Parts: sequence; structure tokens; C-alpha cells
Amino acid sequence: MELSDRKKKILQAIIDDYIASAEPVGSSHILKNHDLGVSSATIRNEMAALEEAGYLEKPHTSAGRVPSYLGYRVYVDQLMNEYSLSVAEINQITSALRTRYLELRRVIDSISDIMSVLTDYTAIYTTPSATGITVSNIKLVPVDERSFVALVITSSGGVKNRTVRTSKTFEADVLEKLSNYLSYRFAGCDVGEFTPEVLLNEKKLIPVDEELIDAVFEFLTDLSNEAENVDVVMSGTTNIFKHPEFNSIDRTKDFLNFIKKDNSKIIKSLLSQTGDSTSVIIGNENPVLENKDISLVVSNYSLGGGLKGKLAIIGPTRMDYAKVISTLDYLTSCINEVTGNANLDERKKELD
Amino acid sequence: MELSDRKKKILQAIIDDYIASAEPVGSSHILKNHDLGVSSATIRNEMAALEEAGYLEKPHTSAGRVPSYLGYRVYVDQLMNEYSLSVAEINQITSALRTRYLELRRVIDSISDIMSVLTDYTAIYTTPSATGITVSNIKLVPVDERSFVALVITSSGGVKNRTVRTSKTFEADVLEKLSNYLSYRFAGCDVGEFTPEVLLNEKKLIPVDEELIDAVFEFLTDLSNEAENVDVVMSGTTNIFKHPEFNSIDRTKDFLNFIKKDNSKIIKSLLSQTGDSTSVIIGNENPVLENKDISLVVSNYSLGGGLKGKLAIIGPTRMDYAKVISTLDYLTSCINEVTGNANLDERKKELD
DNA sequence: CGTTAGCACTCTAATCTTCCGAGTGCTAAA
DNA sequence: TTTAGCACTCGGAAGATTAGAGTGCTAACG
Repeated sequence: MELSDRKKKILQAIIDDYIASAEPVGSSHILKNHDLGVSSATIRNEMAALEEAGYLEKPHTSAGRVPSYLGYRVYVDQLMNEYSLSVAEINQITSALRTRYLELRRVIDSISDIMSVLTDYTAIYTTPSATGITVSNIKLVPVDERSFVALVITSSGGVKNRTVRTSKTFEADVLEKLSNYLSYRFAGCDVGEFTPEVLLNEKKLIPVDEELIDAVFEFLTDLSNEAENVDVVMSGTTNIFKHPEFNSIDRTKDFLNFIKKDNSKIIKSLLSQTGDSTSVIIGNENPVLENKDISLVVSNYSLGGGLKGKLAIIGPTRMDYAKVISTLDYLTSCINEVTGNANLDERKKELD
Repeated sequence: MELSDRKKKILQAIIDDYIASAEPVGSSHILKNHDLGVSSATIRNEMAALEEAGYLEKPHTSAGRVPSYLGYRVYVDQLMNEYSLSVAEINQITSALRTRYLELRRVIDSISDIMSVLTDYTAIYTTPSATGITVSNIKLVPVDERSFVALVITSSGGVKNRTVRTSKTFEADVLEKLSNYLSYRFAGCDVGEFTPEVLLNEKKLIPVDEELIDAVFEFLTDLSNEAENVDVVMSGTTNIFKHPEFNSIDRTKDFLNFIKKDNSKIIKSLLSQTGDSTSVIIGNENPVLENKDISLVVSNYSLGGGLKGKLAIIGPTRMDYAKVISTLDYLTSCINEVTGNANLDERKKELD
């Protein structure tokens, strides 16, 4: 059903007001706050039609109307006004990005913090996934005569390390030779390729103490297994208290239990279901959100060098979608710009 | 004032019951659940005396008594019964420790998880602080012709790294020479010693491209600044919902706002105020907890090699202190045992 | 003198009642 | 098609009622 212009205006007015006030919106409110040039009775008729069509709901007879999930969907897709970040907000972002953004992993962490501050919702991100990342270098560095650190340096400049202690002492040059050989042998290999089979074959070819090789290879298999493991990290979980829906303990409990650590699998899969552009998941649209009154706005970030992840905002369905979407878009574009192909040190100097 | 035996028994009974039930305890309850051999009227008299002395409080005239902070203090110090971990609990701990405890940093993380599960409260730990840690090795590993990874390997087997991109290309052997020199020069230095002054002097002595040196030295100063930085990490924050005091939204809000990320400074300082043995902070005993009805049980862990930190449980003052204290003690002793001076790989084999 | 039964008194929290007002839907007129 | 008018609905706030748990005091008891 295609909505008439007037219906669209009324629907937008109702959702705008409801997002702002968290109170069911009545016909006379619309009359007062929006210049539609018709009486409250007409608005009432239109509201009844919009309810009939499934865009609005009544909490009870004598309350105003509240948007349904479908209503929010139409709002997000067609009705809402663009939100422009204020100069103050943009300043806040740039000044936060100015500091310490050299450490790739922390860029996204601080972005997520900023996001939760700017939007007053909870920010979620998945840690950069290393798919497609290749080995650049493998180092075994002695610490003392019976322990060393195994390091794998990846094409994206990431470092994985593990400390290994051995039962026998070993010579430093044995380690160095092994280092060189492994670097030579595995340079360019995908990090996900270290399967036990590959390594078992390899092991036969290397004339080094078995304990050493075993420890290093165990590390490599673990890495390989972890390669696609992403974590889910949150900021601003207590922001929910700023919104009136969370004046109820039950609602709060539900929300916090949903976003808690143990539940990260579900959240991960929810985030991974979104595509390459910023997308919005509203309430029951996804089965795992059934009856939770939760919405998400999900975006993608890239730290360069193949490190990608999801960055999202989660909150009540009554969310300021316009603001959240533009903040998120702006921030992910900042990340992509800052970490793109640019030389980070150069960029830093530019900013200073 | 020294309490009579009977008063002690009654106080203990009241606090035991209150911890178990979260309801103010009345004289007739004590009569029913504890065999004191006196009538409820006598218990009432004693309760009035205990209230007078400051160990108990009345929420209102017609309710039972509730322990005061002072009451809890006496209880923790003198009255409570030892709690012994059940076989099931111990099994849970050992089986959790069996897996993946090779990665030092993760040991404490999983211990903290276990702790929150076993106690049903929120676990907090500070990340291992690196005070007294010395440099074992410095490596600069090329990634491509204009970027390299700077690595500092410490005496405890920890690895700090940073990816550096340069504006000019550089030769691999320049990096290697610089690596070797820095390792030679700084081996054994305390990680906290890289002040700008020290490094400025050093810089003059090294005939290498300035950009390279600057980048590496900036990394070292940052490390030095971070050396004493500890983070505060939490597990099981939603456990609070298992306790009836958090049926109220205000109480919940207060608690969650207290333990939230932005507040980690205060928590850090609170934890650092405790000594070397397991200690209990009850409600108003510490000014920052004023009127928050929060208690902490704080313990120390050591991962070996000088890596130490605090491990704590935070929850309502009505906390099962006996259980929390013994769980905490048991777990920290596990950590110390597992990571002590023992050869980790050997230990792993023992456990398998 | 400590202990105890008995009893009046207190106060909360749960439940019920009342009542206000915001908002609706319908009808009839413009 | 729009609008004024009006009866009707219903939730929630405010007030009233009540039940019961617990106390403190008194007087009797061993």
C-alpha cells in the first residue's frame, strides 16, 4: 500500500515525536507541534488508517499511538530527515582521533567509545578479522636459556606471539636458523593454512629438536584456528540508563543479558548477517531480537591491510535512527580515511 | 565492647540468615532456625543490645534486624564459618584451568570468569602490572619496504609491538643493525626507564636515519609511560541480577555506574589500597563506597616473572563473604601454583 | 536477677477503591 | 472531505483499608 503524502507526514510526525519524547503520541499533540493544516479529528482518522495498515499501534484505547516495527522501517527507509552532525560533534570526533591512533587496534576501540558518547547508546564492534592475512615473518627470540618468544608478523603489520618454555636448554643459533627457515618457508602463506597435516609434513623436513618444533607448530595451529575468531567488544553499556525505557528493571535486565559476554556468539552472527552498507535491524525483524524491542544500526569499518570488522549501535527500537546512522557513517568514514592507504606517520604529522 | 558468647551467636545467626535470605531477620526466625536454647523474648533483648552497640540496624520499627557495616566487619573478622569449596566447584575450576592456560594474560582472564560464575557476583581484576620488568630483546622486523614492526621482548616473556610506517624506504640490514644495537644497549634496562632525556642522549650516538630512530624511540617512551598503566577488567556484570537487592532499578543503576569503564580510576585506587593478603572492604568503610552498599573482597595474584595484579569480587554488602573469600583464595593459589616458577609446558603435560 | 509469656502498639506493603484526564471513535453538521 | 462535539474507555495516580510481622514493655516465674 502506497501512503498518501499526508499520511506520510503524519507518520513521520508521530515517529519523530515518539523518538523525542518516549510517550505515545496523540492527535492533539501532532496538531500542536506540526503544521499540517488539518484538525485533530482528521489526524485521528488518518491515524486510525495508519494503524489499520500496520504502521502504528495503540498501547491501549486511551493512549496515543506508537510506531510498530513496520512503522520504524518505513520511517528509516523513506521518512526521516537527514541528521547533520554539529560542529561541536565533529570537533569532538577529530580531537579524539588526534591522539594515539597509531595503534591500529586502538583506533577502533576509541572510535567505539566516541560513538557511544555521541549517540548515548551502546556501541559494539567486532575485532578486526584477519581473513586473507598472510605471514610476513616468523621470529623466535630467546628470552633466557630455556625460554623464547615465538612471533608471527603478518602482512598487515599485526603481531601474534607466544612465550615458550622448554625442558632442555637450547643454543641461540639453533633458534635463529629455525627462525630464518620458517620465515623463508611460510612467508606469504595465509594465516589460516597451518593445519596439522601441513605442519606434520613440514616437521619431517626440519632437523631440529622435536620439542622446539612441536611448541612452535602448536602455536601456529592455534593461530590458524583463531584466525577467524573475532571478539565482540562494547562501550557505553550504561548509556541505556539515559533512556526512559530502561526505567524498568525487567527491560534493563533483558537488554544487559542480551549484550553480555556469554551471548557474543549470537551478536556476532547478527552482525555478520548485514551487508556491506550501513544497515538497520529493527525489533522483530530478526528472530533473535523477538520481543526484545532492540534495534541495531550496523556498519563496516576497515583498518586497511585487509583488517575489517563491524561497528554497530544497539539500543531500544525507539532509537534516534537519523542521528545514529549519520554518526556511524561519519565515524566509519573517518576510520577508513585515517587508516586507508595513507602513511600513518605522515598523517599524524599533518594533524599535529 | 567485648560481646558475650550468646550475643556473638545471635549476631552470627542473624547475619547468616540475612545473607541467605536478604530479608530482615526477626527474633522468632532465629528461634526457629538456630538452637540457642532461649526464648524469642531473650533474643529480642539481646538484639536490642546489639543494635544499641551498633552491630544491627532496623529498617523500621516493625521489621526484623539487618546487619550494619560494623556488624559485617565483626562477622567477617570473627564470626563467620569457614566455607569449603565443594568437589563439584573444585572440579569446575581445575577443568577450566586445564585449557589454554599457556597464554599468561589469558590465565587471569579465565580465572576471573570462573570466579564470577562460582560466586554469582561480579569479578574484577587489574591487568598484570609490569613494574620491575626489564627489556630482554628489541627487534625491528621489516614488513614491506616502507614499514616495519618494532618489538620489545621483556624478561617475563611479554611482547610489546608497534607497526611503524616510514616516508622513505629503508634497507633491511640497516634495521637489523639497529635492532642488534638497541638490544645490546638496552638489554636489562627497566621498561620504565625510557625517558625522553635518556633517549635524546642515546640518539646522538646512533648514526641512523632520524625518522627511524624517532619512531622507535617514540614507541619506547610510550611503553615507558604505559609501564605502570593497568587496566581494570570485569566479568559477570549481569550476575547482579541474581540478587534481590538489584530488583530495584536505582540500586542497579548505581552499581553499574560505579563499575563502568569510565570509573576505572576510582576502582583501581580502591583496589590498590589493600595490602598483600586477601582483604574485605565493607560498605562505608571506604569513602568512595559511601552510601553505595557495595562490598569488595580483594586478593593478589602473581603470574610469575614479576607480573602481579589484584583480583577481586564486588557485590552488595549483603555478600556471602565466607564463600567469596575461600573461592578467591583458592583461585589465587591456583594461579600462583600454575604460573609460579614451574615450566608451563611441563605442567601442561602433567595435567593432560 | 535473668528469663519468659503475654499483649498492645507500630509500621510496611499489598490490595482495593476512587477518580482524573488524555485520547479515542462516532455522529452529525459544515 | 473535514471538523466540532461528545460519550466512552482505560490506565495510572492518589488515597483508604487491612493483614501480619515484629517490636518493646510489663509482670510473673524459677
